[in-house]
Amino acid sequence: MHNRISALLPEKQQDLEMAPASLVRKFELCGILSSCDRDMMTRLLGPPKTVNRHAVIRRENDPVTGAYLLVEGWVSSSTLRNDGGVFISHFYLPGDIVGASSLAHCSASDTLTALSPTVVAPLSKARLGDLFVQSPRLAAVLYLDAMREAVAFADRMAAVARSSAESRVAALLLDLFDRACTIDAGQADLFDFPLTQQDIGDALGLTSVHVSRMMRGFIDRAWIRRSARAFIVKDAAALRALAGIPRRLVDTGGDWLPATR
Amino acid sequence: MHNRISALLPEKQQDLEMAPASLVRKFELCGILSSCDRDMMTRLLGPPKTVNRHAVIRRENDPVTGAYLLVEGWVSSSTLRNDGGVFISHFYLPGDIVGASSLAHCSASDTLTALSPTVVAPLSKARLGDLFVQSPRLAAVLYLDAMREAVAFADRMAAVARSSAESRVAALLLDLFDRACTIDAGQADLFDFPLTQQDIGDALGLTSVHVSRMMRGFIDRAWIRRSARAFIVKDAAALRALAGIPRRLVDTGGDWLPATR
DNA sequence: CGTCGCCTTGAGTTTCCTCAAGCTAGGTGG
DNA sequence: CCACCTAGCTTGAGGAAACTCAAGGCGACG
Repeated sequence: MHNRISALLPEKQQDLEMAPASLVRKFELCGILSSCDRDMMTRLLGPPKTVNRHAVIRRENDPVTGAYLLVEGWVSSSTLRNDGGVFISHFYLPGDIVGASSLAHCSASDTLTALSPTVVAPLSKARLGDLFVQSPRLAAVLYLDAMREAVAFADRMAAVARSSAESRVAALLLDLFDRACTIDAGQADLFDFPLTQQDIGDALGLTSVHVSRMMRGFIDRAWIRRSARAFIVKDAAALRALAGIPRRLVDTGGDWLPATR
Repeated sequence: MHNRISALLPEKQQDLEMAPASLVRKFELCGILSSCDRDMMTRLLGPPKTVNRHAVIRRENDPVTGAYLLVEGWVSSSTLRNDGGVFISHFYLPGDIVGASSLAHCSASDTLTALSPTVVAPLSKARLGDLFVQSPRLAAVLYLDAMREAVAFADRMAAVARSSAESRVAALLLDLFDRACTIDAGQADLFDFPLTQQDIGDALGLTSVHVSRMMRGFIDRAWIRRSARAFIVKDAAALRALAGIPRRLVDTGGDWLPATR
């Protein structure tokens, strides 16, 4: 089961030249940030690295050198369970901060795996320390972003704990769909989707067999359609009604945040 | 089901005189903090409030005025599900920061309920902003503490998603036991335990009926013993083996953190 | 001494799991 | 260009974990 994650391609780590500002373009909550804040953030990031599909960016129990800004591609954060299975705690999309949750511990709590060809920009512990000193505002936004993510995670947990397999799958698909749309606002209802049904099951506490049945149900009802590595949402409203997840409005005011220096 | 939470005692909000430093005494990761940092933290906190058992500190969808430091007592963070049920996302013990996850949103994502007679000290948004400016080190520790909590939450999620009801209950009991011990290091294996089996079920995605059966199993095997509002852990090792949760070491080095000003 | 909140126990049911086999599409080597 | 190979998806049948409903007990507190 877990050789899917442990049998790995060699990591290709090649530096990229990239317009620095674009690195942070999609950073969540970045609407609150001035271009000055973003430049600061960009300066603190290390050189971007490309990572092949299925390659591991950082393995569970590795020493923690810092976090990463995900620039391109999808990444999963997973833990090995003592029954040999895998639990996927998060899927990250471009603009997300990846791997920060391990910062408080001696060794990494989760394995970061590229689900598609990926680019990440490292944010070392030392630079993170600098960030807190040099830009209280940016630090506060980082904190807020972590709080927003905690709420989203709690919503998923509530779904896993309390709702049917069908609702859970619908909720996850919608969550990813909405996030992908936020990033590529221009795209139609078709979106890239590198997850396998096994991945979905590992995130929702379901077997891939059962995920397959649920998704087949959606396809038969023409709520979604699938092609290789992508799919099309035909009836988001129906999915949303089934998922029953609360709509959360992010506070874009932030008048209490420290001013840009 | 949810009248347990919605039928409320009137809130008694009376200021307390209290040695300020003791407020922060139990703050997680506070080993990293100097007494100067702690004084700073204490200055930023509002006057402590007492809250009766079962009273609501802040309700879901209320406007968010800030977070709280839990000084005394236990607090739950819960959300109402659209099937009428309740999901409890966190149990907080003295020293925990409570309600911070709602900071990024326009209205509170969860209801904070006192599970026992409780004292909380408010940390308003404005003071939180000051904190990021005046003490980068304290801000970073706050961030780290949030990361630590995120890992603990992910561990619980993995348990809910993937392990048996028995393991889940064992894991939750142990988690609370360990945390209670950390706070009151002196106490024996008996500890105050204000949760009902309904609460445990609401946190783990189980019915109270099933929680009862699982706990009966533990009692019959003499792993735990129960008295009113408290219980005794007789065989922590057996529970731990069953729970199968990873041991996480908090990094108390923190040499990359900003220095105290 | 009655009430109320909480726990217990039983019986029948549902949801999801396990195991097992087969299918499909895309990639690869001959 | 075809034949095979593999990863991932599908479908069925049987079983187990946890749920629902229901009734009763027990202890704390007014």
